[in-house]
Amino acid sequence: MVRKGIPVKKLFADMNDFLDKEIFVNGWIRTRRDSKAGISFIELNDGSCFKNLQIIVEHSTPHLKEIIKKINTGCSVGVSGVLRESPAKGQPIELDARDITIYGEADPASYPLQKKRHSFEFLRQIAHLRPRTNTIGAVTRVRNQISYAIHQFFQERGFYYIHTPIITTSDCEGAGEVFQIITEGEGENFFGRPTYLTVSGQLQAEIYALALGKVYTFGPTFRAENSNTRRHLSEFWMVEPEMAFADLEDDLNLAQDMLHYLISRVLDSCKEDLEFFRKFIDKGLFSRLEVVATESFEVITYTEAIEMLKNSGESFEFPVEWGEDLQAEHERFLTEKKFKKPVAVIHYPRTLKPFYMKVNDDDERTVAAMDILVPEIGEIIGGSEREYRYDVLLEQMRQKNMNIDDYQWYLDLRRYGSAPHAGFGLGLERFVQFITGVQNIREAIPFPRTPGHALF
RNA sequence: UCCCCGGUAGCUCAAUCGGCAGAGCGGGUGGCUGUUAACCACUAGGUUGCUGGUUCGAGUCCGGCCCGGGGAGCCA
Repeated sequence: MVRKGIPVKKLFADMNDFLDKEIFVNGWIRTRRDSKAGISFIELNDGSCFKNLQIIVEHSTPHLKEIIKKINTGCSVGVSGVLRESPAKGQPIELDARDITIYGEADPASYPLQKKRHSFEFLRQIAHLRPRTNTIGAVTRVRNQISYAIHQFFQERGFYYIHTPIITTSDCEGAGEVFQIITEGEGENFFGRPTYLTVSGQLQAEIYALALGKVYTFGPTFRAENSNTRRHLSEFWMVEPEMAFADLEDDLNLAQDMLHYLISRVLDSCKEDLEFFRKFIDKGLFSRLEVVATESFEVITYTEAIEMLKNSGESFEFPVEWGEDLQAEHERFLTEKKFKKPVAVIHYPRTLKPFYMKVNDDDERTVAAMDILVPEIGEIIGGSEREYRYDVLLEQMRQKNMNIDDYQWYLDLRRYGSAPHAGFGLGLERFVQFITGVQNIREAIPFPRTPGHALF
């Protein structure tokens, strides 16, 4: 049986409980420094937290003097010793090694990770080793905290977690290109009809919202769009809450509460990781997060946004005209220059949005949609009140030339016990990007899939 | 898919007008009385992405291709 180590995180959190006592730790070596006559310093990281544990190895012990020669960056070890206050600056505690077990060596001549900064492009090529770096380790812990907090947020508010299908038969009109399911033997006929990887769980979530009241899905989604940018993935995770008996205002409030909650939780729980991002990736990280965690969003209508852009005095590459979609440059102006905080743009022209969005009562040209835009990333949440009136929905589907037969089940929800309902979608990786400041979304997911790239 | 930039040692990058391909880090060896990406000395390490062309001579100029990055579109 493998001897269990005390997590480094626990050693730092409760150091007084362990001082001057014999303890055991497991982990991977980050660096080794040999120093003047007979002492080596090794930095051990076990992934439990950002910090390394400094281990002191006295060469006066013949046994250790032999072992230390094999200890290089990347190797895995178990160390027993006495935890002491560190006499030197840089760390409060250190482990005075009595014995070291090497589980797995790492040949320094070929081990790709060095004790220095690597480019993210290089690390992506060794995606199986990059979680051992400071940055990817920290991103992974933050992503975990966000995922956990998402469940907590919705569970605390009475939402039920539902699992919507990965394999679907609808292509959720307007959500981009789809991957089709083909089997080696049956071709596309395995299910007796064409099937696709889901682009969104929303339509199925609506089914359960109109039965359980408040639900959310949280899972992978797939887009076959040939878009190669630092903000797009072919496989990404989405959180999609759906509420019955709710309108656009409820939807906005939920989205705002959620963002406040998630950011606050990460600020509380991942201080060291965030401090690393502030230091090496984004100097303004904390002020940016504080703004989103505490302030209410600026809410403006699409029509107001168009007016603001027209009167801004800015020269835009793309035209600003009512009925035209907001371009990235327009969104950036609103979030980064005009308001300098998240902006919710509501009531878009119905021609720009999918069939399921509710047509506004007071202005039939627009739908009860919302896009929440944040600085740097752009759209992070998209949502709407859903059209719950059978006749209006049917008319919308006809106008968009949809195959009505494929959506009888969806229309049934409006035929039997329909109710006002609303929901939104949050792209998890974009949110991770926003929180950590990593420039490329490929650093926000462990195994990024993009056009032409699928490792492992 | 379009536009722009790039590809030189294991990594990060230099190489002036077309004229002997270099440095730091990493590796190896040796040194150094507690180091903080330790430090000092020595040392090994190259098909300059591939391909065709121009030239006495190409890392450098031209064509084609491959790969990477940034921006745009599409979207979350």
